[in-house]
Amino acid sequence: MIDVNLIRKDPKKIQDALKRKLYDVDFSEFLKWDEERKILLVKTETNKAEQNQLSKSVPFVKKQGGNIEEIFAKVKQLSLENVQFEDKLKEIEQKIFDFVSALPNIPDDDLLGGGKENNEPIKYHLEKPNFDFKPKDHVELCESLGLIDFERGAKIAGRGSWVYTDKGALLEWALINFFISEHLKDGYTFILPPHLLNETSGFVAGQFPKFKSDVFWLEDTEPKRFLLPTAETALVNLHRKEILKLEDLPKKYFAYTPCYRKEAGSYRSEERGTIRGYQFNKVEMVQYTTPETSDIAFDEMVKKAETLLQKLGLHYRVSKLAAGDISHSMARTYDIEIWIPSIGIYKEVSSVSNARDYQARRGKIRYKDENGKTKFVNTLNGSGLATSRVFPALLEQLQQPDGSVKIPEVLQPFMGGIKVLEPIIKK
RNA sequence: GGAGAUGUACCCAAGUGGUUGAAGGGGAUGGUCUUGAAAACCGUUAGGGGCGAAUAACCCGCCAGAGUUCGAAUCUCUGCAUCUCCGCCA
Repeated sequence: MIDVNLIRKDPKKIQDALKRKLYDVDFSEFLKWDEERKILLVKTETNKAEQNQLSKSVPFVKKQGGNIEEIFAKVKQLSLENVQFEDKLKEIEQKIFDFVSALPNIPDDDLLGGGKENNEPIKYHLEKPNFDFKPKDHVELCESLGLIDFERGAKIAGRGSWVYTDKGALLEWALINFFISEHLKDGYTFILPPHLLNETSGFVAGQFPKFKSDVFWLEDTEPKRFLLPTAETALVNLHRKEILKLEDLPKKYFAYTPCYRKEAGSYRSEERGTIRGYQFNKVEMVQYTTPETSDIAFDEMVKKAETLLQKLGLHYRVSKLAAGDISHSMARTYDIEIWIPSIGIYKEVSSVSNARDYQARRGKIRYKDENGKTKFVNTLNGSGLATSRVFPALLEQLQQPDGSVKIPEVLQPFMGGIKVLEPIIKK
């Protein structure tokens, strides 16, 4: 949620900033509502003050033998008057709330405007692997190595689902365990949250109201619940409606959960295999910080996501996203994108974002600063990492001429010492 | 799933319609005293709104929402949460 004071102060500036996010907005109506709200507020408050004063005088007047009936009548009249004001006020405040809560976050000043086409790769790690043989794609490798069963996945769950089998399950789990062990080393707190969340959690994270139809809803629960599309939704709600202590900041969390997502449209050929599905595994990092330190936290989280890929020995790049390509709730996002040789493109494995106080305002997540003033925290999140893209990239990038795949050293302890995955079907 | 009870501030807690403008205690924290500490004593200890340079006064605020009333922490209804018992179940 954007600070309404920023809009009041300089609506044009906010309008221009949101335009860079490809979001057209007209504040003229909002400003009228805002004006009207203020007038009504003053009216109801002075009215109430008078009511309160009169009501409080009743026992005193009674003792003095004064005319209390007169007071009763007067207060009654005031309160009837106030009902109108208050109804109108409520209506306007609801309009304002609906309007403001639908606005996206303000992008950072240094971001280029526009969409995807203005994303800017700012760093590359390692070279694209050069094969002196015909490399296989990950779907082929998953089959020949017996790691993932796509057919049976479709059979038991339908299109867009797959089954990790045997060493594939082991590799998937090893990735997750490796990520977990690294985050623990860095002092992050491990969380296993529920996967079914209530609507407020989605609102605070900023997924709702705009993306309500993009998540899976459960029909049989009352109140309604949805399957989390990312652990961020859970982690960023942990301290909802709390006032945190300054000395407890930054709070650093990570969680492992599957992520459940409705996928609009059909699968393109570049999204074969595990690249896009209804459910994928992800380890997610979230930090709660002061506004002054959130940039530091952001850099730290980008670096952490990178380090994971570096230790796996994989080629990737970091992209600074243009204002129009970062998600609704975020002010700044860097994507870590991994090279997938068979498709010849870089695919996002981590998206590190700073929401600044956008989510904190929605969730009333605050802290007391050194002067005892209550302020909104900043929230940040970043994948660390999503396995469903690391898995195929790892297979493709580390495949050998004989069809085997070398397991990165850091994963071996989590795989019972397996160093190489050998083909089980020789063609 | 069924029945019952409960919900007051960081914690415990008084309060069943009107000086409650929320008592009292604990904890935390600042001060006095002390060489230092303890003890004792004196302060401070929701949040939010609007108006401000800021203060005072003001409005909201006793789980949430609605209602009754001249007036609600207190009465009524609904929701949520917690606890106890019963049933079912990995």
